Amino acid sequence: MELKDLVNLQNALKERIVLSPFEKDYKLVLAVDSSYLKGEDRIISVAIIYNKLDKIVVEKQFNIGKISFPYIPGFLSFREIDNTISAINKIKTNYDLIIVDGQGIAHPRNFGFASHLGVLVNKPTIGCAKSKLIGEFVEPEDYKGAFSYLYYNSLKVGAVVRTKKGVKPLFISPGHMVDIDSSVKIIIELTEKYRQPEPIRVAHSFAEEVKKAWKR
DNA sequence: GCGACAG
DNA sequence: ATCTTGTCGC
Repeated sequence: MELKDLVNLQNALKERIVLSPFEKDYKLVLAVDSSYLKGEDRIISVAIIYNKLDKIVVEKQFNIGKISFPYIPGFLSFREIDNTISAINKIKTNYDLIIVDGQGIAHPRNFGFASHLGVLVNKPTIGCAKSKLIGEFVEPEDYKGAFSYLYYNSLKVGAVVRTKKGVKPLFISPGHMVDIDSSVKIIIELTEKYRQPEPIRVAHSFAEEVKKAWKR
């Protein structure tokens, strides 16, 4: 499989993306994240369920698989999506939406990891990235909740959101079945006292925990 | 050719 | 993403 074939696949699958406001009053949020071990060809993916009302984690699952694709900007989903779905399939709790560590439509072909995952599992997904992949924006003001929109090819593809004063902003973009403003609102609602929204923060630390346990 | 480049 | 100790700040 060459990159041009993967580009065709992304262009074909993106036709299935639906971008609409997320109005539902949600409660259970699923978040995914992956970690790797230096010398090994393994990938550890985790899926956790966060109860937004009680602000607690109600389920954690993980899956360890083999890396089948290198990291290439614009093709991250092909590296992490299979193992990530394996982790999600172990989740027994039902949930309303998924938050992904990566971009949604803020992607060269408007089909980042969050969009790819959303289309495959047919669930609302929001991309929550720590840095930019593509696009232009003006730096948001320095207070929690401040944000500016991200543009690419004269198209609004996401938002740059300051989730905490004094820290670098997050790059938020809709993956599937949500829109930009709904995504920003949800990410801010789920952010407590750290830069990352709680679901992603918990998923990341759990992925680190599983990795350390695997080492021994 | 040069710079940019999710995790 | 990974490795890695101390250290500065709230």
